[in-house]
Amino acid sequence: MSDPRQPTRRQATGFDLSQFIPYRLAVLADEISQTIAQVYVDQFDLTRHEWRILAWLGKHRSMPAKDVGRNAGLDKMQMSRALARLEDKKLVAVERDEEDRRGNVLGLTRQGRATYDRIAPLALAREEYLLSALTVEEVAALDTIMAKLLRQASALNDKS
Amino acid sequence: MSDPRQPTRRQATGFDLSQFIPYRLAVLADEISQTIAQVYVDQFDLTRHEWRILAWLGKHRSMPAKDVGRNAGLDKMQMSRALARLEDKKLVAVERDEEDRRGNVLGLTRQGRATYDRIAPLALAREEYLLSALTVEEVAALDTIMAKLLRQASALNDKS
DNA sequence: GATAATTAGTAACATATGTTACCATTAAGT
DNA sequence: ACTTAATGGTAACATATGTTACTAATTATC
Repeated sequence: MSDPRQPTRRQATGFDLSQFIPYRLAVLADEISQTIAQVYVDQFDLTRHEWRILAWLGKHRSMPAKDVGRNAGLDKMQMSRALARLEDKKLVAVERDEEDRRGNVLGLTRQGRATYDRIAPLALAREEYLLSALTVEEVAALDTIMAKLLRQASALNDKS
Repeated sequence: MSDPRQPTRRQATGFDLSQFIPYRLAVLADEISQTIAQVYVDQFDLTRHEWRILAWLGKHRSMPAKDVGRNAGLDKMQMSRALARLEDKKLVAVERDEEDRRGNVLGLTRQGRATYDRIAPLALAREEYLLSALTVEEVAALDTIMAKLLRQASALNDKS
């Protein structure tokens, strides 16, 4: 255990971008994102946002657009645009919500479900492959670490 | 240890976006990115790309633009645009490289260094705060895990 | 129960980013 | 040495994304 009044090793060596966790995380997330994007972009001509909506609906069936957005990490404008394209491609059905007529209710079309059913296993296989670089313990640690960091970062961001 | 012929727990439960590591990593990286962006965007009016160039030059002094780009994860077009703005703001000096007259050599201006010197400690402090959510062992594990995943993903991406 | 405040969604504009093609310079092939 | 290929960089265009402001519907307040 180190004396908290002393600068840490990291601080002592100054600011090194290549060792900076936020930078490394961004680079890693990008690289991994690309790994999955090779499936839904190259093979199915979907954007990342479109794929996320499809992925959520694939598991959770019909629901209000705002809920999908919240769960897929998309704001209302991103939802609006992605949905317009998904409707064009006839993968998602968008209907006025009769419970709350401001909003929309989303559902997969038959074609949408078929597309989801084809992408999901490929995406999972890629994830499996990526995680196969880790030990079982490391996979478990990653889960914990991501949860803790997300909580910490969110707390910091929500304050302002 | 599980029988590899059996579907894993993850596969057995189908595709769940909220448990999908690439998705969770993207969300996490975004959230953490925002934490740091609050410093360089809100307080110093820099874009992420501009900040990365500044950060690299702050530690490594004068060097060819293409090397900065490679190390900061920016392609040549991203470099070109970010440098135009950094030059405008008089934070970076861009000069024709006399060794190889196709390229540019970059260096921080006095003002650029002053800006870097003000941002770096703030960025490091935020990183410290984020990592303070983890145990010492978890920080070490994170380092290993990120390295392994990056290698695995890069291998997959470079093939195609 | 009228009025104000909030919410889901979209339009329209500004800005940012990706893409293709090009210029200038250097390196390689013959 | 002359031609071809490769490299660093930028211009110009298309596309994508963020931002502000608006509409329509719902909820809260008095």
